[in-house]
Amino acid sequence: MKNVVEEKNVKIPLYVTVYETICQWLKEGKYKPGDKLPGENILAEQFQVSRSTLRQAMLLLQEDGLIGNHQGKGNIVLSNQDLKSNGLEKVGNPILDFCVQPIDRTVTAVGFQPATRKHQEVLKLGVSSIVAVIDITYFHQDMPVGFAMAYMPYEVLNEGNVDLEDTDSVYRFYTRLLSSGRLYSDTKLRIVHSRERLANILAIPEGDPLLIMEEELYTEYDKPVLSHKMFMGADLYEIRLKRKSK
Amino acid sequence: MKNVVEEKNVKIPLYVTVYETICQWLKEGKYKPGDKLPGENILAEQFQVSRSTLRQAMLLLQEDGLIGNHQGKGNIVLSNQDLKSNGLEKVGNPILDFCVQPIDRTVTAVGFQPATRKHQEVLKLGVSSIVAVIDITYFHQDMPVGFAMAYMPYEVLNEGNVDLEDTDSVYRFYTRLLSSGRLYSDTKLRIVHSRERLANILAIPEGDPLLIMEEELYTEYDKPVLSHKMFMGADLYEIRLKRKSK
DNA sequence: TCGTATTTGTACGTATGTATT
DNA sequence: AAATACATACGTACAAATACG
Repeated sequence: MKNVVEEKNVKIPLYVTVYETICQWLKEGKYKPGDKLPGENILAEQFQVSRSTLRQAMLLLQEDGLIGNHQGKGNIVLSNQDLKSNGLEKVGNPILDFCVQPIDRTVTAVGFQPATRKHQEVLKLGVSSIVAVIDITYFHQDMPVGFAMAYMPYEVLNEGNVDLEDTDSVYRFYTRLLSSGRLYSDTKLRIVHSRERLANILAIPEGDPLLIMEEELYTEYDKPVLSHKMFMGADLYEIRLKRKSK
Repeated sequence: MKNVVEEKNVKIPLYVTVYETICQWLKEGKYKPGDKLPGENILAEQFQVSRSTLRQAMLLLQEDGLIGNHQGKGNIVLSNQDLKSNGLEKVGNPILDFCVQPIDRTVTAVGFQPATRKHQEVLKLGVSSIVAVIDITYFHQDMPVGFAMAYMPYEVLNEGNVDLEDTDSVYRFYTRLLSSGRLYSDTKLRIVHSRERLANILAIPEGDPLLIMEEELYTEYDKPVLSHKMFMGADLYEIRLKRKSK
């Protein structure tokens, strides 16, 4: 039985360590935006790896938008300003990531219930499955600024060795899953007018615009591990992301 | 002098044709979600390519979310429902991509003006540069549902062999740039209450929520090519995207 | 303008490791 | 325990784009 969040066995591929080393170089400013990295043959020799292996590292750097590859020209360092910020294109918690006010407190409630038909469908569960329901309210200075409802199959929590009696333990599992899991999402964003219940929770006037993010998270694309819905008072959020072509 | 949008020369790498063939298989339903593809060695032989080349094709399929790779298990076909939709994580036009009402008409206005200080900064222009200003209103059945203001350096249009006198030509260049360019973005999303001017343009009551997307687009060289700002009546949009961890 | 050197892109082949069945 | 299948890593060769004298 394995913890979903558990770190992989310590075996790290060569090309990853090369990638991480070069990332470090860029962070340190050894090469600045616009600079050309040494040629692949040279780097390969420096790292004592084959050019193919080095190119796998280059691919990772390129996917991160850290370098651009140009045939005949070289590998050029791009903007390195984005090492800090996680955009919406990465799995994360938009309430924590994009609220203009810092979150300094959360209140969590955990319950268990039989999976509704929708849960069964979305999380691909059997009819007699149990799901954990996690409600989280996010505060800035005692002002609620966001609210989340998360649904996780009992099985996932169980495999994660979570103490189901301990609310805090469940909350930590959820946040770690969001930050360190290897997950993919299907995400939907909508803006609606707040109605009674959420207006109350978020302490805003009824009718004020509410940003809703609804998403399902999957491991390696296929197995659903989590479904959650987030509610954000629209004026308190500024969302950033990086988009790519293709 | 080259057109930025211009198609590449017809030379297509082997691994791309392999990728496209397998894509076709999936579209045709030759392999359905959940199925296992034949082993890489077998496929490599079928296609008469080396396994390395075949794996490059597999990588593309994986990046598209069409298959999942599982060591020891095989390459599994994933949901193929998403072949149509471009999520927000890809560069595109959110008004066209996410408005719940289909766009059936646009009205474009093009002008030229000296770069303001902000343009100079954002688009990295010299002091005496000229920028093209493109205003586009998007309609569904004579109802305005979105509005865009785009700024492009004169230089970019010029390199694209665009007839600056021809509004339609400029508009086409802009849309093609968004759909087929190889670009990266810095994007910001905000929700505000509409004020007089935009409420008028979009024919909505003042104070109604307005979704604003502001972004700069860069080529792989980190060269800014376009800055634009889009205004969307919030209730008419449902935004989808796929997020990834890391 | 032309040719040459440099640099990345594509393609092949082989061997071994590691996870799953 | 063995077979299967993908992951990693090495190496070679040539093609294509670019830079430079």
